[in-house]
Amino acid sequence: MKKTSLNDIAQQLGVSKTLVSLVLNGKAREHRISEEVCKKVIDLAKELNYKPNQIAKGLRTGKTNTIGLIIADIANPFFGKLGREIEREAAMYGYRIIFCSSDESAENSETQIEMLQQGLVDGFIISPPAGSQSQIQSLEKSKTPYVLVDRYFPEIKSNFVVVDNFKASYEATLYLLNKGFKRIACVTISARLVNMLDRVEGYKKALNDAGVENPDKLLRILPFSHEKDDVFDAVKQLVLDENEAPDAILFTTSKVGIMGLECIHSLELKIPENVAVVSFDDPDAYRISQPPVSAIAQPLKELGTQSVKVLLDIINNRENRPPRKEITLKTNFIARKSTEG
Amino acid sequence: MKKTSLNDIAQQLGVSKTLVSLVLNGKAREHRISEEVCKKVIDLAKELNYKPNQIAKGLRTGKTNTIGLIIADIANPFFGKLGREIEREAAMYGYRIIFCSSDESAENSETQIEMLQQGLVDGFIISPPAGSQSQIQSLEKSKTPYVLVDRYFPEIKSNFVVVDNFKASYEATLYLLNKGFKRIACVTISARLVNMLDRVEGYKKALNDAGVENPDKLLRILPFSHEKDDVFDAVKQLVLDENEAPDAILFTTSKVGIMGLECIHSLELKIPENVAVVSFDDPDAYRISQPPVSAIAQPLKELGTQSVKVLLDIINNRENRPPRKEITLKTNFIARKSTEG
DNA sequence: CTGAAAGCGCTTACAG
DNA sequence: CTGAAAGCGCTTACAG
Repeated sequence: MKKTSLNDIAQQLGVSKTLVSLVLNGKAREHRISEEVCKKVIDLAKELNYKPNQIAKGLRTGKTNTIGLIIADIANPFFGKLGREIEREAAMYGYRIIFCSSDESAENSETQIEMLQQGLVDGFIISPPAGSQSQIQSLEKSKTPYVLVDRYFPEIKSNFVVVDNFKASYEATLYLLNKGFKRIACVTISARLVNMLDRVEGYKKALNDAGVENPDKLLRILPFSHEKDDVFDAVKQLVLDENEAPDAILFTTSKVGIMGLECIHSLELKIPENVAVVSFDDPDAYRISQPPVSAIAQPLKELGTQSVKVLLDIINNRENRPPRKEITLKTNFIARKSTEG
Repeated sequence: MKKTSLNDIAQQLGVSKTLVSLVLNGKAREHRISEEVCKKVIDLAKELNYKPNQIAKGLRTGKTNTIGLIIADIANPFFGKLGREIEREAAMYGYRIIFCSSDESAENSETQIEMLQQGLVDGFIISPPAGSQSQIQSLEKSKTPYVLVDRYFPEIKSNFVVVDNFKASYEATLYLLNKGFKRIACVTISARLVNMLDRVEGYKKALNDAGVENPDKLLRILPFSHEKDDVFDAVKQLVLDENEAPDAILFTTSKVGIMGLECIHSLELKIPENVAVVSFDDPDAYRISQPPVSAIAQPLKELGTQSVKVLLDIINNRENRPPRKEITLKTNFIARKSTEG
């Protein structure tokens, strides 16, 4: 059973494709097509269950109504939830999402962007991996609509939607200090990404401002490709130190935080009695952990909504580009029992 | 800067589009095109950074190299991880993924399927919501390639890839019985979906086989749209019962399980001393929960890999359909401290 | 009020 | 060894 095309309808009715197209696209009025003909076309279209071929339409109009979403990993709850928000917002404007997980590899994201640039999408929402600057610059050069999300490159002028990581980290550390914790560690990953760097800077600044000397002392930077062993080694080394064990730890991602909690539990240490814990992101795990874990929750809904809005604004105004949007949202600190000093 | 097309290359070289297309598609040999011409074409294509327009190609060949993935919610870690596996496997064969979250609504999935059927995808991988039988039947009728995943409709002959939910549930319940638990409850959701029904049946059968009378007594079925309050009410009502409180609970999904754990913790009950817990799925949360939660892990990688393989087999053999594949995979029970009697 | 024609960028019989 | 032509299913100036 072949799908019905415009031509099928036109032929059966003995009219031109033009007319059918016009009617079905709601342009009957402005072309003053008779009510009678309109009705015939619409009725037959319904009867034959006509669905315009979007590929053909796309080829002709140069629009796909599809957004390319490049993120680190759709299986990571942070990106999963972000993807969901983006999907929801995009659907409101008739857009679809093709997603690609880059695994934080610049090589992967390059392949993925190039693939989707072959006429498959109208624009991109990208969470760019470290080292992908040239890809972003090339998007700029080719005037491909795109918006960065979660992170950006300070050296490249881009539209982006991110959170204030520095402030989030600063305030979380301050919270710990105010709760009376003295020896606050930070476990992070070695990413040359502005979001990760800001998280560390905020932590250090808070310690500095509080007069803590040598704020790097309890900072642990894991290899970029951090496996469970890396996290366990770092956390063990910190908490089992005889003289200088921290009384609190800030994890800069939930992936690290979750593994860190596993490690702390495996050592049978008590939270927060032996060591308090606070982490970026707020996965389910933190709510049901015993005790529940204090979290720096990101505004996922807002991140998704805004990035779609910014992107569609660019797509819909390609000739006269809207002014650059650099949107920084606030995080939400959720105090739970893991930091009750 | 307009993108270069086949025509651009052909004109600059003074040859036909045919020739350029042939060369670039690696059909030079079989058409015995001279080495010399080949090289010229390939070099210029590289120089102009030529990328074939996939939309045009798709219109001509009727292939999109895109799979439509309809799931309940990409933000749900189960589907997020499944999506990731599907993406990975599909990419190996040059396929892309457009995903749609149906929110378990048959109305949504219908809209989404119809949208993608407008020439946008070569086939579907679908986790069908309750009540979407007619949609699946219509896919059958139009001979659209598709494969169901996670669940299927017994009354409709389909290709599907699922797990043995009955057996998984039966064995988990048996495990609890063998551990000495006597009063095993089950908290599930009211879904008319075979996967959910099988989980309940397996539970009841195990109780029956063990000679437990009235195996429905500790079964709690939550409303389909189960909110946190619903779960809390059900769990509280169970565990706070003065005479008949269960000594173990089986949760049939991680969404319910996570909320159930929150509730148990909020009541300050001890796991497993007051009540043991086992749950379907194995999100991060269960590993870092204190104590860690025994889980019925699904083979996500296998589910993803197999569903892509089955689908591509159908897509690549449209004229003579391969025999129907009904694949049932085994789950993996992970015993953790939450069930140490 | 309506239609013939061009064209989006490809691929592929067909012809020589 | 290579090219002219048709056609995938649409939209849209242009003409009347």
